[in-house]
Amino acid sequence: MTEAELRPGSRGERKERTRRAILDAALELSRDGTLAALSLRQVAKHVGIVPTAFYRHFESIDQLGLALVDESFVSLRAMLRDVRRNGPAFEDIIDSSLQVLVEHVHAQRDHFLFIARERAAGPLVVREAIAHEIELCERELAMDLARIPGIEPWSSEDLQVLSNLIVSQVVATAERILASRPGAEAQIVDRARTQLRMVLIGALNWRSAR
Amino acid sequence: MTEAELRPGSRGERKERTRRAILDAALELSRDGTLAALSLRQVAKHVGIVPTAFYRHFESIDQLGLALVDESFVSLRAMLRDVRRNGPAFEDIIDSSLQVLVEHVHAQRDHFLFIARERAAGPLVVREAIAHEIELCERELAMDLARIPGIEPWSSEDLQVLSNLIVSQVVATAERILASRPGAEAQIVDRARTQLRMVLIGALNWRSAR
DNA sequence: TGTACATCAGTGAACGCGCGTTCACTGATGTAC
DNA sequence: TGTACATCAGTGAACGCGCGTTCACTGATGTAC
Repeated sequence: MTEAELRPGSRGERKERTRRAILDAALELSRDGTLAALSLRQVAKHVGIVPTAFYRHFESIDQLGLALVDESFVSLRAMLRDVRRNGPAFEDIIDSSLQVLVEHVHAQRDHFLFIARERAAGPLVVREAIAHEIELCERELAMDLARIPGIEPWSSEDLQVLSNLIVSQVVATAERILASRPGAEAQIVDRARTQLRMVLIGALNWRSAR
Repeated sequence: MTEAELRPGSRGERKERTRRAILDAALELSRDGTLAALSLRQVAKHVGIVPTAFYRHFESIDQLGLALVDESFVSLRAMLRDVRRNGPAFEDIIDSSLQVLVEHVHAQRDHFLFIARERAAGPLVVREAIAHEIELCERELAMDLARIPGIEPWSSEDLQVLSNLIVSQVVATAERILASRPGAEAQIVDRARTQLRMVLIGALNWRSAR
């Protein structure tokens, strides 16, 4: 059988399938290591194409990295939509948000691992792209926070500051879940719940305190 | 001149000097990249020794990484001592601690960069060593927190949870300072100040809220 | 103090290997007529 | 519908290079007597 018989579809469809396979291979192979230490040849070998065929899809590993950032943040935005769907029911917003976080961290484990790793150690362009995306998330969260009773009158700078605090806390929690041993997740989530409560209580009491 | 005439001292002293040069070279060369992508040959070349001489000092790049973790946390502990020296004067403990943080981040920039990077993307043994050291810092901070008025009666688990929250916040702040453009540091520190106040206010009001 | 020997940080040649990138190519798919 | 040509995803050989690691070595320093 020829390659075309094994992989039916139009030329465009088959190209897209190879592109996907390259992205998946890069996510998997960089799992324990980093994109910066991943070779084009390793990726090609894992996909089952010749090294030079890589160039039909990406200019370099860095460009592949940018595509993975885009893709990972599609996952992340899907998560944020799920969080938002639960509405601004203040009582259990922390619990439901944490539950959504845990689900997405497991469902999109490779994407979260990728972001956590490359955020700190990826190629410069990749680090910048991730920083930019996280900034966008912070701004979105700031707008959501503005609707919480007791926070409405805050300045946009103050909203940013709180959003920044919550985002870094959620990032830290996601990283802990990713690094946790099987039994330890429940404790991490319990702690995160308490921590987010402390943060929200602090935010609500902060104005009157100064 | 022979090598010995250029580098006086006993054999032991000269060996130690080369070891230091290797550690410094590794810190510098991994600055933009990661230890996992750093080659023994690059390090040797930068130090001015032949690649094989590396083995007289370290078994592998991973072992060199562990030595750098030890060394970096000596810096970090020095910082924590400086913070503690200011005593438990609650009023300005946040301001003075942040000032110490900023000073140390600048003075030991390479060490902080190293930890921030390798914490997420280093070789497994290095990541584990860093996670362990950070855990020790959290426990120390928990003990310090126990002396803050209003927090004394907390259980050790609750102290851990707060300590964990503060440490992740300080780590995030340090990372932001390291990644900041020249003019942006003041805003980062201002925000961190507000954020730490929110956290402390939240902690102090948390008991009564549940 | 002088001599003979041991130690050992650093040397340099050599190895096989995987790397990114170039180039001319193949042959199935797509398209214009 | 059939034919002739264009497109282009994937091929395979070749390149020079840096990699980690081996090995036997050198010669200054350290030590025992």
